Order: sequence, then structure tokens, then C-alpha cells
Amino acid sequence: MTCSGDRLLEMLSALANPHRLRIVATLSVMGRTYVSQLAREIGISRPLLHLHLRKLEEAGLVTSRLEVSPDGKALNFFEVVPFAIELTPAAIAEAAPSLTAATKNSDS
Amino acid sequence: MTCSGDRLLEMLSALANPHRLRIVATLSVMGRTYVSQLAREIGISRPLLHLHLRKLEEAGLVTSRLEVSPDGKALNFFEVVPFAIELTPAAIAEAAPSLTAATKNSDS
DNA sequence: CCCACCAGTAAGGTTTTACTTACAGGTGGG
DNA sequence: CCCACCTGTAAGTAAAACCTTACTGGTGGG
Repeated sequence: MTCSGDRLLEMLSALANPHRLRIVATLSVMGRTYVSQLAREIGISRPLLHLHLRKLEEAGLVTSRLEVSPDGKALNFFEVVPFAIELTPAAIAEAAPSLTAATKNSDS
Repeated sequence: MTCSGDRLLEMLSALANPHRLRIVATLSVMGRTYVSQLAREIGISRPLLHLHLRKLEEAGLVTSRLEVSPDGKALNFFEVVPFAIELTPAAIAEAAPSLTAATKNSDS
């Protein structure tokens, strides 16, 4: 998986957190789950989970889909995206030039 | 590369920063370099670079070695460690259980 | 002696991130 | 009507990350 430096950075930032790592792991093992269920499973509050899920979704690592259960409740199901990021010095060297904002030294 | 969840988290945290990504990239391309040279190349101040290098070294992604140049100056050379981290949902699921502090829900 | 290069560190401030509590609204059922 | 479940978000705070400026100390050479 090759992507722009900014996107790589966004994915890394999304994964660089124990809760979010555990969220991805849980979704990977359990498959599709809705928010409240996931919060119970991981053992954190719903608002906090919601915050982390938002970050993961923005990074494109999980997806959500609102569904209505047989008994009429609206459940927001999340599932993990089957990403595969190769993290090596060479891969980083390839992605780094496309990082924004840098204002890198071009003279010397 | 399989490692404990805490260590994975440490490496991800170390890489989840544009400066540090650029540092790894530059070291990967240039090979061994000393601190001041690297700071000039990347275009950030030495104290700031020093901070980022420390974090990368703590995560085991770069190594340093103090050497004396022919003209007597003490130069601290850094080089990148040839790491290879596989970042997939399955790999994260494997690493996550060994994250500390969690106090995860075991009942239900 | 002063300047240029190298190294590291400490203090202080700004900015992000993380988290909690509290609220608002939807459904179905006793 | 109230309770249990689901959803989301806003406000305020605590903690961590980030960055700058300033200082200390080493070398060699004009």
C-alpha cells in the first residue's frame, strides 16, 4: 500500500493510540459491531469511543453504516477496512517528499 | 516483524509526526549523518531535531554513535535501523492483547 | 582572545490531544 | 408515562506533545 505522505501520517496518527489500536483489533476479531456493543467490549465510555472511531474513520481505517435492527433500533455498525501498510525506511523515504507544510531547505 | 503491543505503539507514536517521518526518510536516503548536518538538511533547529531523534532512538528506529572526525570534532552520527513493520488488522489484533493498563472487560 | 563548528540541556510557552460529564433525541415495551 | 436501549454532540478540563529561546561546554584555527 503506497500513499501520499500526508495520508500515511494520518493513518499512523490514527493508530498511534492504545484505545484505537484495541478498537481495530476488536473489530478485526469480532467483525461488524455497533457502537454501544463495542464500547462495552473494550470497556470505555461511548463518547470517548465515538471520538476515537471518528478519527479512525477519517483516516479510512474503519467504515460505518447505519442500520435498523429487527426491533426498530437504529444501530451504527462499524467494521475494519482490510488495509495493509508497509512500514519500512524505504517506504517512508518514498512517502516523505509529499508531506505538506515542510518548507524544506533546497539550497545548502 | 512481530512485537508486543506496547512496543508497536511506541514505534507508531514515534513515526506519527511529520518531522520524524522526514528524519527517517532523510537518513534512509543519505545514510549516516551527524546531528547538525541533518538539521540543516531538514531545515529545523538542532534542539528540536535532538528531541525528535531521542524519541526515534527510544523506539529503536534509529541508532547513534559518537565519533571523532579527522579534525578533532566530536560528531554524533545517526543511522536508520532497517525495520519492517507489517501494519494490518490481523497484525494489530495479534499485538493488541499485550497492551498494558487496559483493564478490559472479561465477562459478558 | 574570539570566532566557527560540534555537542547537549533546561525553562517557558503554545498548541493538540485526550477524556469526563452532561445534555438532547430516537425507538419499543411494561 | 417511564424505562431501557440506541444514537449523537457540546462544554470544560486535564494531560501530553511540540517548539523556541537561551544557556553550557567541547574542539580547532585566525
